[in-house]
Amino acid sequence: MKPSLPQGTRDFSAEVVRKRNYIFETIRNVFELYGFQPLETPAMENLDTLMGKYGEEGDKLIFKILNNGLERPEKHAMAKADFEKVLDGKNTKGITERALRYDLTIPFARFVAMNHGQLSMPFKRYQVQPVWRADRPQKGRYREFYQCDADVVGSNSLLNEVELANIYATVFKKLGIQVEIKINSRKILTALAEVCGGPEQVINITVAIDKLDKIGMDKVKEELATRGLNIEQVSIIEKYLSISGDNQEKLDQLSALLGANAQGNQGREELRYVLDYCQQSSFICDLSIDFTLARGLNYYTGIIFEVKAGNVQMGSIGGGGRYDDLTGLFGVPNIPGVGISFGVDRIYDVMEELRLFPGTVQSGTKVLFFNLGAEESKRAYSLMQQLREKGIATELFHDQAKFDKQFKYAEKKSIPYAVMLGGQELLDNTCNVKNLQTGEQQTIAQQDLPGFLS
RNA sequence: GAGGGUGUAGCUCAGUUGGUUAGAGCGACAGUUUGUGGCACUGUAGGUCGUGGGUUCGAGACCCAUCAUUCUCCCCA
Repeated sequence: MKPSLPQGTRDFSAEVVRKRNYIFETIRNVFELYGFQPLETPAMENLDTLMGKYGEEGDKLIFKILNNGLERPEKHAMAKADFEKVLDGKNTKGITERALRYDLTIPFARFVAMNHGQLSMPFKRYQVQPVWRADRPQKGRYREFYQCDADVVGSNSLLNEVELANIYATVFKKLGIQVEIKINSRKILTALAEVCGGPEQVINITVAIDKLDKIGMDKVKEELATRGLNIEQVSIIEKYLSISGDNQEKLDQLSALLGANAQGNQGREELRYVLDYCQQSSFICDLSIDFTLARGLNYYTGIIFEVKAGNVQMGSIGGGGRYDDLTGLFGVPNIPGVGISFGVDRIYDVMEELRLFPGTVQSGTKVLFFNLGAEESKRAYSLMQQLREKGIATELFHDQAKFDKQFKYAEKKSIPYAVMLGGQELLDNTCNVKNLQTGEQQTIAQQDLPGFLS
């Protein structure tokens, strides 16, 4: 058979793994620096934990796992009946009761709902694990990819939003990626809906305005009209979408447009609070208000974030926001939270495209001992172990072979030093150390080798 | 869910209006007389042209189907 990979999945070579780890470590370190603690959850969840949490589209993209044991004869009648339901587009526990994780937020909410008694609030966790989506793969879109999430639950304080915004700024600064961190509030979108036909319009409105930069103002207006908004309401939304200027100007214009709407005032005050805080914080955390930002997930209720990379064509590389009642879905009400997510695979693609990985990321074997005979390699082996004890990655060539071959092996693995210890050196208790980049070679005492290379 | 592109050696790709035995570069392996690499030179291996049908005297090329892959839309990280 011809081996192949499931669609949308990838193998990662040593070079790629090292680059990915560089991103993971950068993000993890910043999370830790801000007091977040790690959590891991299973790759699979019960299907009903996930269903209905990501909207209608999201449900379709959940990878479902077929139950085991359906072939057992005593289950045939039931299994056939259940399969009929599946053919009608319904899910049934008889066929599938588990599914692969779709994101990290809902499993976290499940975890909090199960353990809230033991957790000291506010509880800050981060999580770095793969998620799976039965989506059609394309550029920057995979079926298996990693998310790095940081969430705080059990606190309404906007200080959390400030912290998370600063985490975004810090991580992308460390990685050297120029980004635009966009911020908005769901409350402002709610207020807009209240002014334009009532709260039940909020989904219709957000779906439409989210498309603004893709389909343009005219098409958005068209779509709003077909979704039941009258001319006056459409014109308010047009004014809303036309708001421009710096953050302060945008807030002022919004104020004029929405007037005394309570939700609107609250959303505006929250934005102002976060922006003020970030402005006076000691490092650069450049947030820009984007009133067209909506975010697809419908559990967000307050401030929302999205991160776009500059100078490159790529979907968002991070997103998040506040949700007032995520655990309510699991029977534990009144635990508010806010969180952000990093899309590592897209960050990788961006960094690769812009050549942002530092050369130091690749560090494999540092020293190769040449194999020049039985006695020689025995001595080399004991020297090698001394180097390894000092934390220096070292290899001994597997066979006695021509110099040519051993040099080429070192070169292919980009090993910077070769140590040659032959018959003469065996007698002298010396060895020849060659720097393979410069070609310089020197003879030193064997006992000095660990010190020389560290 | 809707619509395009592409499938030829391990990799990147040539292959003329359909015409004999399908090519190149890179890579791999071996060697250029057995203790100093990168360069160069020589040689070797490796392809049922994604798969199955069809048209034709003749198909890698044309037609149909199928599978894989990739991109766009929807949605998303």
